[in-house]
Amino acid sequence: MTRYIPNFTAFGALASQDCASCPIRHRAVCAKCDGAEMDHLADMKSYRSWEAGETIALEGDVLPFVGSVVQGCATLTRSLEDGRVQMVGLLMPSDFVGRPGRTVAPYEVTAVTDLTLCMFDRERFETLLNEAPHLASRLVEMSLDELDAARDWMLLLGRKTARERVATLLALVLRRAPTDANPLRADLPLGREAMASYLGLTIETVSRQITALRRDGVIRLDGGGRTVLCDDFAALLTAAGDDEDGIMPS
Amino acid sequence: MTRYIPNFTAFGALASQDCASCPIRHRAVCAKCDGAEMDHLADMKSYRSWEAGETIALEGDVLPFVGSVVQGCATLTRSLEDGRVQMVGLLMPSDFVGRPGRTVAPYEVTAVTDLTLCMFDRERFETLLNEAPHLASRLVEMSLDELDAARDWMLLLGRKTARERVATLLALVLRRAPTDANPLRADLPLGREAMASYLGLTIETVSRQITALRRDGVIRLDGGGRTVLCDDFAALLTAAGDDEDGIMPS
DNA sequence: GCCGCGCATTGATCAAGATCAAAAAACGCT
DNA sequence: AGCGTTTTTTGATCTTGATCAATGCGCGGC
Repeated sequence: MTRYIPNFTAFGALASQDCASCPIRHRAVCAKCDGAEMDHLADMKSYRSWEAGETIALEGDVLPFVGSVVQGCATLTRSLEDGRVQMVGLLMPSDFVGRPGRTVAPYEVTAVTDLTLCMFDRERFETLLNEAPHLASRLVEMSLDELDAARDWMLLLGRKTARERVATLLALVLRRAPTDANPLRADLPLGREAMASYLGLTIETVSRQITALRRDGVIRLDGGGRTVLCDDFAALLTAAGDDEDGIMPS
Repeated sequence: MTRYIPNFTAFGALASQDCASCPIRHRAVCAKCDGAEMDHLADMKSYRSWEAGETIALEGDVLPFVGSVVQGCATLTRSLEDGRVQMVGLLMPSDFVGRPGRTVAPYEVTAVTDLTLCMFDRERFETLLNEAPHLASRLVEMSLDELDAARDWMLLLGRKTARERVATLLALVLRRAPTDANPLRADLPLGREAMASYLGLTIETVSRQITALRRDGVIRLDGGGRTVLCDDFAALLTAAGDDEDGIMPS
C-alpha cells in the first residue's frame, strides 16, 4: 500500500522507488527496461539551475526539453489579459516538467526558490517514449494522477471556504515535508502572494486565515511566518474540510 | 493547424482524424500500428448504454473498464462530506473514460443524457498499452491535453467572475456544437444545476447571468431555455474574459 | 383544456471575501 | 546597529455572489 498524496506532485510517485535524486529516479522509471535503455537515458541528461524568482518559460514559449525537478520549487501559472493570475501547479523535487508531444508551454513556469532541473531533449525523449512501452505506460499513469490532483484542486477552488483552502494547502506542504517527526514541521516554499495565487484568494485573506488557524491552535508559526508547525494533524485535516487521510488502495 | 478546444474533451482530439463513431476512432488511435493490432482492438470492444440520470460509477467504485463516449453526455463530479459538489469534467462524444493503471474511480460518473459507451476491459487494455508504444505515447499526449484543460478550468474557478464563467461555458458548448452555421446554435446538454456545479456557482447566479447576457444581446435563448443562439461569438468570447480564439500552434 | 410537477427565473437580504489603507515585522545592506 | 525595502498583518468598508423565498413557465398526463 503506497501513500497517495493528492496534489500536483503525482509525478513524484516515481521517487517512492528508493531514489531521491534525479539520476536514480530516472533509473527507476526504466526499472522494467533492460540496462541498455537505462544507459540511453543517462546519456541524454543535462542539468540547469535557476535563481529564485527567475522565469523558466512564459506562456506560449517553445519548451525544447522535458525533465524533472532535482532541487527547489517552481510554480505554473496561467493568467487573464487584465492581469488576474491563477497558479495551476506547484512543482517540487521529483516532479515532472514539460509535455512530450507539444512544443509550446501553456503556462508560465517560474522558480520560487533556487531551482535545479534535470532535463532531456524533448524530441529525443519522445523517440524513447515510442520505443519503451513501459516508460510510456508509466507516464500515462503519472499524467492521470496529475489530472486527478488538478481536479481535486478544482473542488477546492469551486467549493471550499477560505479557511478550508488555506488548511488544505498547509496540510499538503506538511505531508510533503522531509521530516515526519512530531510536531510536524515544514518550511513554506511559497510566500503569501504565491499561496493566494494558488488558492484563488487574496494575500490579505490568506494572512487572516493563517492567523485564525493559529488562534484556534491548529497550527503554529516560526521563523517569521515562514515555517509551519502542527501538533494535531487530524485537526488540520478537519479544518481542510476533507478528513480522508490520503491513503488509497492501488 | 488544428483547432485547440480548451475544455475537458481533449481526448476527443482523436476524432479529428476523420472518425466520428467509436470503432473508427480506435482504428485511428492505432494508425501507426499494424493491422493485426487494429483487429485486436476491434476484438476487445463492447458497448453499453445508460439512461439520463443514471449513475455509472460512484467515487471509490472499482471501474473494470476504460472506453470512450459514443453518444450522449456524462459528468464527473467530486464532493465533500457535507454535500458540496463540484463537477470536474464533462464527457462528450469521443471523450475517453477511465484510468489505465488504476482500479478505483476517483470521482462519480453520471449520465446526464442517454449515453452509450464503447468499452474495453481495463486489464486487457493495459496489456495492449504495454505492447503498443504508439498507443501509449498518444495516450500520454491526450492525458496532458486533458490536464491543460483542467488547469484552464482552475483559472476560471479561481479568478473569473460569474458572468465570465457562464459566458465561458456557453462558448465552450457552442464550439463543440455540431452545426457551424450562423447564427451559432447549440442545445445545452446540462441543466442549470449541472452548469452551476461545473462553474462553482449556484443555480440562481447562473440563471441571472444568462438573463444578463441575453439582456445585453450577447446570446439568445430558444426551446424553453435549453437552446443557445449566438449571433456575435466575438462578443461572447469577450464576455468570457478570454478573447484568444482557441487557435494554437501544434 | 386543465392540472401538477420539475425546472428556471426573479426578488430581497445576507455574508464571505475583496478592496482600500495603514501599521508592524522581517530582511538585506552598509 | 541603523535604515530602507519588502512582506505580512491588521483594520474599515464595499461588492459579489450566496441564501432564503416566491413566482413563472414548459411539458406531460388525463
